[in-house]
Amino acid sequence: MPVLAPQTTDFPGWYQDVIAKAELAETGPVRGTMVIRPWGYAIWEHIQAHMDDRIKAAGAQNVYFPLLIPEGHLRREAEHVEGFSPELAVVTKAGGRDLQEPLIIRPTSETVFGEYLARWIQSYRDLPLRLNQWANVVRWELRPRLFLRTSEFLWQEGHTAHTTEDGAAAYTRQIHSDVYRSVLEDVLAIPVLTGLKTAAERFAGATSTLTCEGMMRDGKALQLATSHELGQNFARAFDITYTDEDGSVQLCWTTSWGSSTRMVGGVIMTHGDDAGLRLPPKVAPVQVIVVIVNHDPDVTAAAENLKLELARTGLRVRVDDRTDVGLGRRLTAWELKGVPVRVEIGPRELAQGTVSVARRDGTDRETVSLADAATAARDAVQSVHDALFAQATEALRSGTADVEDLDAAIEAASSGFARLPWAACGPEGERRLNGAGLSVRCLTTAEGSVPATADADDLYAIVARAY
RNA sequence: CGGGGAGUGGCGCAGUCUGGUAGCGCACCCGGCUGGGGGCCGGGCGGUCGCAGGUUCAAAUCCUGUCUCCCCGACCA
Repeated sequence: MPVLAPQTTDFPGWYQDVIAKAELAETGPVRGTMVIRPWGYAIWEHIQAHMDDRIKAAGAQNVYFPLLIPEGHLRREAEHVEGFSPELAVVTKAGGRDLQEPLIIRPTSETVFGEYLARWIQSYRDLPLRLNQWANVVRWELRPRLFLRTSEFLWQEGHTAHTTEDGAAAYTRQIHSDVYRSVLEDVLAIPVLTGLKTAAERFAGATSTLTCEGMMRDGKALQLATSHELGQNFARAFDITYTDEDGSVQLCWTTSWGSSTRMVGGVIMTHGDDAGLRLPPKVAPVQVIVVIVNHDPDVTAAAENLKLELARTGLRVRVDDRTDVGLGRRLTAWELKGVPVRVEIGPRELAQGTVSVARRDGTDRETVSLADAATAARDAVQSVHDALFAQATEALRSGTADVEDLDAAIEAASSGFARLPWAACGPEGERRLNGAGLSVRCLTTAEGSVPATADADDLYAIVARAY
């Protein structure tokens, strides 16, 4: 009995259903905005914690900058304004009167950071300066979708300044692999393709953009995080300079990088199945749910003991003893919410000294002795991550077709990813792909690694439909 | 902005063609039975049918106007 619509025929509907039924989020009062509910936010908090640890390990410090940006700031970098102006929300009135200069609600903060990087950086000794902020931004989207593209969203944006182009490039790559790729694969169990954006897909104002692209279960691509080399564009526009060892005044090289609550959407669409969400254990708000079949002193005691034993090893455990709610309903609800491991304790089994352990990545439910329950549950939590990653990796592998020309790419990308020699595509081919509802998600080397530059020889284009 | 569709209890819908004073499922509340996969029986709360005007003895239903929302496309983390 599938709880949700079949995802193969109606993926968007299935996606919205999971979000609603698992009580993750709902639409906000303003079109395109989102209310994140406790379960969805708890998932996000775990993602955020893993991300924040890695950001700090990479040497960046957290700060907070203002929500409102004077319009003039944004205008200082020409390409940047042009890229963002259609989607800006602008405050023109405050304190009961019209403002002299309109205020932009930040769509991203390169421009304010630029202003302050310029003030804070005097000497080469101040570099590299590596800052990060957790904040909400607003981009007036024409076509919103919960978690994937909302007009207001929550994210992390890093902004750094370096003495050399190489230093900036190396740091961009460090963030890309040690923060983004690491969180996506090791925490969220989402395998990603990594590479460079084409000139057409690049961030407005960047000289180079690195991306992590995931494949969703319907074969469409989702951009999950980007890191930008900004060259000296913003340094020039905001006068971010320093005095070098030899006394000369130099322009900085800056970077920016971001990832958002979109990752929650990526988790849903990568791992979800017809029974609902399947959460990677590292971000599951509840990692083990211990369900009491019905009330009985022995059952309750066994459940509480198991909870304590598991909690002692650092697992997030909860006991569901709401026996006024039918068992079937409770089991279904935890499945919908994606809890990785479920232990069922009931009087019949318990009389024989056993309990049941079910893993959310498969349908099997195994019977184990009460004495082994804690070990079995703990092992199950660990193996759910690997199983989800393995399943998603296989989907990505089998969903990617190697092709030699544009027509074959267009054909293959109707149901998955196409890997095409960039020489057979180029900017003109890219326009044709766009006309067919496709895009070049990234450019990679033959081995699949991130190329040194987007105009290197022997590159491959990953072509797909995208969210 | 172009193309479709919808506004009726908290949610999802029927009723509109053919006018007669609002109904179903879910949820919620009460009582009981049940209890190893969304269980059963009984009782109950809750809606001036998006808004404004018109026709009529009578409007959710017909007419005019208006507002809003959703879906597909174009913009995008």
